[in-house]
Amino acid sequence: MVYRRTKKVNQRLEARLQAIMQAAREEFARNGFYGTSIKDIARRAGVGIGTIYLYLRNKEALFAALVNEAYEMVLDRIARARKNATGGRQKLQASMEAALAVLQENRDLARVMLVQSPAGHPAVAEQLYDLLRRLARLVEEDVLEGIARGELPPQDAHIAALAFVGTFYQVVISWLKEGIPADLTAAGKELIAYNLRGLGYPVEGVIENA
Amino acid sequence: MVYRRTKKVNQRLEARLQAIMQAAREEFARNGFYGTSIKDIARRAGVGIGTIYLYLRNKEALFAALVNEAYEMVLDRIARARKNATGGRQKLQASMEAALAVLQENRDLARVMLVQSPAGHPAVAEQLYDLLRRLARLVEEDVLEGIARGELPPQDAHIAALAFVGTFYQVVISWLKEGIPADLTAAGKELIAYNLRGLGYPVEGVIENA
DNA sequence: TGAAGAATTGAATTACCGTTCATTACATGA
DNA sequence: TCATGTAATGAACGGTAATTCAATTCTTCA
Repeated sequence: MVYRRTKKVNQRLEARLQAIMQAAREEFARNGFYGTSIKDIARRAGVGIGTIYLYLRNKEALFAALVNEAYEMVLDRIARARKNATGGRQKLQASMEAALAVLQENRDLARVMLVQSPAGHPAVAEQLYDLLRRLARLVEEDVLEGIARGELPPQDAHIAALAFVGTFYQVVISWLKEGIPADLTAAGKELIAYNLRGLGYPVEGVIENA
Repeated sequence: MVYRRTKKVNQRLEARLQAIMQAAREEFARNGFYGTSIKDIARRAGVGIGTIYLYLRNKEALFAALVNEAYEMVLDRIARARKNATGGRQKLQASMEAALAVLQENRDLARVMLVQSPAGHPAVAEQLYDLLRRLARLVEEDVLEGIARGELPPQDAHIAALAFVGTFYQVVISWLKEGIPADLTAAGKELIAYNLRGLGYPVEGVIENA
């Protein structure tokens, strides 16, 4: 044997993989799964078509890797934020801020996951709904905790959790598609107030008895 | 000229068009734009492949016609509901109930528009976002009216409107994908309360000052 | 009834794109 | 340097499915 990978080569391979992933992130974010061809990604990454298949099984695996990246990122960030919070209300607030921050920092990835993944292969599309379901479950737990402590009025915690997640989803979609609000985390303040009021937490700004 | 369409033929043509549209509604609702072939639709409608092209320009036009049907239906139903309501709060409530009712009555069409259209051609996908934008605009007007009358606290009406629409979207998606809630209009009551509280309307169930 | 035109059909055409693989270029170290 | 293996490449392949159109069937009415 007269050839063994040297460190330099390993670095080049790693850099190439990253170039391909980055090119895919940009292309898929802009043009979606079916609107992006392997050729497009190869061109943007500056590699040959066949090269992509040395690094990833196929087009779907490439797309799925990106969606999964976004999925893990959001869940991970939220989980860490919740560690430092106690009580339903604080956990909710920390989760919301963490989610908006991580999306704002990774716009392309957010587009791939939230806007383009439903247009991909069904198996991949499911991951978005799975993320939303998991987020809703977290919210539901917090709501149930709030009700148990008497901080919240009795209510259908499942519906409330869906509503809660829905507000974020819609605002993020608007941010991704129209650029409004321009600053996602700033808009988050309004959004948090809306949801805390919606759940029944006392928040300043409510006008007493009409 | 020895042939002129008779009434009977016109009826057959109309019935065929409807059969094709209905078949497309069912296939697209279940399998999405890319997961449905013209052959599938033709088979379900009981016509030849070529026949479909006598009635509709192409696959995209067929899909777009369905999305447009849903779009018009929802807007029309909401517009009529709002006619009989006065004041921001009542208009909001009437709109919400109308939207949920019309979706519940047309589940396949709702699936095509809300679940499958994002997966279709970009031009068609835009229509869903356009609908959501228009609904948000209606909500925003009502919120501004509420603020002007002093019934609502000052707030970012645009964010509130997005949040409002988002709660409905999420619950409807859950209903379409998982069948939960089983009864959409029943769940609407919770949802309406959530949003009215979120906006700042006084609603029973808020716990005073923690 | 049969000539004229309309409606229907599905096999053939066409276009597209993901994937493969024979070939070339590169890297290693004896 | 060169023998040996690795990495990279893109033309060619293959499968899929939308769309077309020549041939057929149906409808009308003189």
